[in-house]
Amino acid sequence: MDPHLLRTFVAVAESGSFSAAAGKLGYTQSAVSQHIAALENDLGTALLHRRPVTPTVPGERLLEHAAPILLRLDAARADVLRAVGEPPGSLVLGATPLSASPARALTELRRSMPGLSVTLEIAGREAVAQGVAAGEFHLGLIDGVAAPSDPLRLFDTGARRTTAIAHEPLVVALPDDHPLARRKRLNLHDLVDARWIDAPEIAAPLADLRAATETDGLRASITYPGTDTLTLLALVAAGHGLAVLPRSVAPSTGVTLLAVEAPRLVHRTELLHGHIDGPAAATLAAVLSG
Amino acid sequence: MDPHLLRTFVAVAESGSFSAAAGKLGYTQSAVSQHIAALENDLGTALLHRRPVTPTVPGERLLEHAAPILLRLDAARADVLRAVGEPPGSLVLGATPLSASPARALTELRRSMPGLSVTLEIAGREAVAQGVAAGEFHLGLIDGVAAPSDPLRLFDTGARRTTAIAHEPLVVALPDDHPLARRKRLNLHDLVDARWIDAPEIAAPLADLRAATETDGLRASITYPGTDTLTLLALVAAGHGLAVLPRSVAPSTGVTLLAVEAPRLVHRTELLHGHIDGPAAATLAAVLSG
DNA sequence: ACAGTGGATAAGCGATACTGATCGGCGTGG
DNA sequence: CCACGCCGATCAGTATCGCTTATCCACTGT
Repeated sequence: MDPHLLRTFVAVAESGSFSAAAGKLGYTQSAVSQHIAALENDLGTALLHRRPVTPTVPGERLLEHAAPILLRLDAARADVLRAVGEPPGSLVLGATPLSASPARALTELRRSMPGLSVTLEIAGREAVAQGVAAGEFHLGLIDGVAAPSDPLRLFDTGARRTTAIAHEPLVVALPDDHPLARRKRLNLHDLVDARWIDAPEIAAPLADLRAATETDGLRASITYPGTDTLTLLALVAAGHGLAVLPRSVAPSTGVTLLAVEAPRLVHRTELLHGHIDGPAAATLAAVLSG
Repeated sequence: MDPHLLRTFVAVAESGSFSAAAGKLGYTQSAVSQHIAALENDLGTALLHRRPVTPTVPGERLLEHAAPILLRLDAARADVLRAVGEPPGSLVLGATPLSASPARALTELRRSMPGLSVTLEIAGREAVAQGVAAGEFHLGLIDGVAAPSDPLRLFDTGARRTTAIAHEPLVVALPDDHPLARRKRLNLHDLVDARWIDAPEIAAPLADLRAATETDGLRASITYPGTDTLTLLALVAAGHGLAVLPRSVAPSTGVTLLAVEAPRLVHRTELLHGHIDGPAAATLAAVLSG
């Protein structure tokens, strides 16, 4: 289970082709074939169906493990390298689009450490988590939906600590002409049969909502992979589906925002960090979490 | 960052000697030396001080990552191998000593699947978590202390899911002649200066309590690494220190059990599983979590 | 039937990863 | 103070590994 073999395995599984994976990795097709053969031989079982190239059941299992393992390997390298260098004079902060605005904390930080250059980068949940693990970001802010006082369920990426920073109630965004739009508050169970917009980067991922409502409902009409809240609200107004958002989203024409009464869920944002290296990161972490 | 290199690195760091590690791993001392040199060369930094052999700062970082990575690698292999074989006719359940007794669930299970052979193994928290990850146990039961409706903070070992099974209040075990033993209920903050028995396998680990009380107090007088509750209570009765336990522990002579009023904490046990393979594990999981 | 596509296999060669032997620095006991 | 012993570094040699190139073979679509 050499990491190289794992790497080519996921590349092959992703691209569905030995030759394509070979090209992507800078190998020969022959080498890739031998890699897969070595893995299958080592584990004593077929990992891929050929023609078309598709993971077998054990292959699926391995795939679930392979990506996190490779990620952790990278994270370990990054972490070690960070430990050797000087604590940097700049600070890079990764944040998901709707994580509670760190603007206040940033001004506080610049007051206490004037010479510091701070960069704020907006990215998706997974990108932020990976960026923190890989040392690309010194700190990360991730938002999501969870039961009150539950931590967010994050990706399993390296040794990181999280601390909760902010909670806020949830609202459902419906088009103004939706039959339920005149209500004051809603129960998500009333909406299991509605059509939803799956916007995993900004709205509550449907999978989380399904887990919270303990239903199989909540079918996605379309998925919006972007990170722009206005676009999402426009999609809602146009009747493409509903979305669950934190209450603080700005009201938008054509969209009604109704408080979610049950199940008891909150929008939560958490601070994510591996090792806190420099004093800048330390004070920012302190300001953000406290 | 070949796993082999990581393996020998942790072996060397643990044993504090190249030659000893070589013996343990079945290598030559020369090979171990080359392994470490390769790692240090790859990462561009010294990982170990020599004479005496001790991790450098970057080495410490790498150590934090290495063990989980190696564990996950093993877990991946085990998971794949489990996917290939037949679902087994027997079921192995790992449980921490104080995880809520699965006796009721087990009888339920044997009623519905009479031919099944079930093994219950008691182990420490970490051993159970690793056993589940490695496929040694089909299911795991782990208990611990957490804020109400918080999940337990578990070790980062492979892709596993947890579901809460049982909550129960906490008590402090004090010797009968303790000045506070006549009280009805206690606040842990009243006890930050007391002496505690650190029994991480069965009682609430002191680190968890410190986090919950947000103090640096709670100093350990002695640590009891065993898993026998009676022994622990005997230590308490003999005045060696206090311990926090779930309320359901049997009363013991010389020991007073007082409810913990604040901070709000519960004893919680969780079901831990990777993939549910056989029907036996599926129904046991259903019974335990339902 | 036949080309074309895409994975498997074979041969060869440079790189790798061990072992055994030797060297060298440091601490220890006489 | 010296000599020895311990332990890690280094070197040389060899077996194996892991690539590439070249070729083969099974299946697909026409």
